[in-house]
Amino acid sequence: MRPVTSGVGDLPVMPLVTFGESDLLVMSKDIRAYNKKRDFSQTLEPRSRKRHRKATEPVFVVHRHEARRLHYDLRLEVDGALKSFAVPKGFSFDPKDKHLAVRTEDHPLEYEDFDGVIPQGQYGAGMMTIWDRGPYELLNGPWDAAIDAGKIELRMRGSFLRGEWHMVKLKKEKDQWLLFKSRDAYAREKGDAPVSLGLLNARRQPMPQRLSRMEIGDRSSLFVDPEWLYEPMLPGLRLFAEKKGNAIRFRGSRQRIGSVADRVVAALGGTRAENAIMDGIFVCPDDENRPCPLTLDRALLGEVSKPIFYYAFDLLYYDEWDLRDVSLAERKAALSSILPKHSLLVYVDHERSRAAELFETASAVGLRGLVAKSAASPYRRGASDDWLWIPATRTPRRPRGPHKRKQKSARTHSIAFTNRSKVLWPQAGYTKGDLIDYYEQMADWLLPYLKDRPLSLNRFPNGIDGGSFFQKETPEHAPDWIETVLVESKHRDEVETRFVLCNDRSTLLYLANQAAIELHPWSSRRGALESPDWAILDLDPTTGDFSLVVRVARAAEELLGELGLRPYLKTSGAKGLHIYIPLVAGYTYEQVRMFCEGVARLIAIREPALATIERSKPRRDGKVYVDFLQNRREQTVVAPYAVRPVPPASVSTPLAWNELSDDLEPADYTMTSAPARVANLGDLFAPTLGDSQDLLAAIDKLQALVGETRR
DNA sequence: GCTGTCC
DNA sequence: GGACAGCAACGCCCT
DNA sequence: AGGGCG
Ligand SMILES: [Mn+2]
Ligand SMILES: [Mn+2]
Repeated sequence: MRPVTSGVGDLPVMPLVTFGESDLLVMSKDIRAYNKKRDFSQTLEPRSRKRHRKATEPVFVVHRHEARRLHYDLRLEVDGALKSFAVPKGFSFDPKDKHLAVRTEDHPLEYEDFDGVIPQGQYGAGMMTIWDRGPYELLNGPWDAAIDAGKIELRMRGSFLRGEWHMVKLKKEKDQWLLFKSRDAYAREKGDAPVSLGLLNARRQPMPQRLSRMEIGDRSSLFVDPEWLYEPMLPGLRLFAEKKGNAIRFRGSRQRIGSVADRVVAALGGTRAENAIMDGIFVCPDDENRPCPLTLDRALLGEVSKPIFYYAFDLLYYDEWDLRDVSLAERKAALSSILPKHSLLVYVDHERSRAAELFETASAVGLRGLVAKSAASPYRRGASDDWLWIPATRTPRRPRGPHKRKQKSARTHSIAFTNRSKVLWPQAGYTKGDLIDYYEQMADWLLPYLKDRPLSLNRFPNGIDGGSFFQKETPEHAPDWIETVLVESKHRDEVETRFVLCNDRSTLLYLANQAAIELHPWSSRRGALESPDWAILDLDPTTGDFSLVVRVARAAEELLGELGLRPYLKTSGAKGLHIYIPLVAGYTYEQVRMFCEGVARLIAIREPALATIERSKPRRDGKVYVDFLQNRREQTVVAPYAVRPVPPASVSTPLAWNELSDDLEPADYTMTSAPARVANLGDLFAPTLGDSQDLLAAIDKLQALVGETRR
């Protein structure tokens, strides 16, 4: 669930430049605009003040600023102030890329060290992190002359941005400039750049102590999707290659790599990075020049003298950047940029649209097939459906048995996950990535309960403590492959709502990326929207004493049993319990509601100290509210296995009736524990989709029981 | 989380 | 560029 | 008609 961290967390970015004593008085008058825009009782940003400063090499800083739109703020120290430009598209090392840079107000020099959050409501609200910094040189100074000339030429010595960068003023637009890399040794061709967009999701973190491999999650028949990368599947020994300064080592295998790989080690020393961790595979050719694992084994033991190649296909760490949240396509671009040109080192290139040809070739040369990898996917530990094995075709040697292996149909929709590391549950520390991973793991269990049901979402883009909003209407900008259903308003003409139908895992993951924590399906399905297929009793406690709810649930179980019904139980995940009775087709919401009202009344009569159907909170008197009004069109109850926006990230969890105990604690069932529970116990809620029940006899019995009670 | 509108 | 608003709304109960 | 509730 939680991504593996080093335990160090986000280190503050270390300044690369420090200053000594000051003896120069500096103050920019443009800085007044800066002070005016800010309320320094609200923001931790530095207040501008007069400042003494030694004449020394000026510095630049680039802030990564997660305001409404992510952008980068390039700030250049000039005459004691930071001249600032907002660069929405960031920096590209390709001289052909010209990115807009908008001049913004000067910032005080102290801002150079600012790394933190600008509070909501303040100017520039959002996270501001130092993305790069270092000394720079203005090659066509002084500043004012350069501004007048409309051209700024910089030589930068950041930890990241290096070499010459030029800016040219747009004639038409005020304050708008173009920023681009000039042609020098630091420039890179497009796709060959380790910087640029490639590091938007990179985390500046110490080298990971522990690393787990990402593995193939499933097999698939060949599909061609330009959002996927196709690589040949090579036989050999999978290893991480790590360069740390001048030290090279291999990680991730128990097998000891001795001096037989010395030539590969030497070659890796030429990697164009201070630090790097690559994922790849040792490969050794046999006498027919085909990759052969047996030959490799013998070569590693020194029994045969064959060259050992390292085929690198992924880059997890670069200099001081953890790249595992960066998309695969970007990681591979960076890898190809830093992998030295050497005969023993091979960059495992990929195909996108021409996968079929690569597949033919791989089959023909006897490889096991292709690995299809989602281009947008991050690097995750363990098996993942972002990596699929596409087995090579073989000429049939024996007749096929009757058993046809069921292959998972290939996922055809790719989703670019954003902000995986954004914390949505601050108390538990779970992130949006954790939510995505959870719904990915639980999709097979959860999707049946969402299928064909109009879905209301409760979205928490700023975490469970930030504001949330409900969403019924599918936004215009949602992907067009998402299924929807048009629902007419019951009473108002010409009012229609296009609800999402979460009918496949792509949609579920898209919704997770939208921070749709709560999933509220209708009780009825497309084609029969007026007819619920389950009845719900919603038990809501008034106080925090969960044992009361448990006791009311027992009373409900007993009564429903007397009525000849088979009810099913789950926690709401928040404070209460939900009881479902699956129904045969054809009942209306009104019929179901009336039945549930009768049941709720009788429970309240039998347990007058515990249960009530009183809707007014103050009159509930601390009792459990048995809510039968949930059985209504367009009214929803949170889906089983859905996560709740509560501090422990509880999950609405199906329970066996014999699990009802006085010390039941719904917060024990969380996003972290639910996958193991369902793997062990299976889906306890499955009967709600099959054990359809008739209410006729139950209604008669209920009336009889009410009559008895009256007497 | 994302869009559109206004500044 | 940046701030902000919007993103549901209905049925049903009781008074 | 208006407010509370989910
Ligand atoms: Mn900014
Ligand atoms: Mn409830």
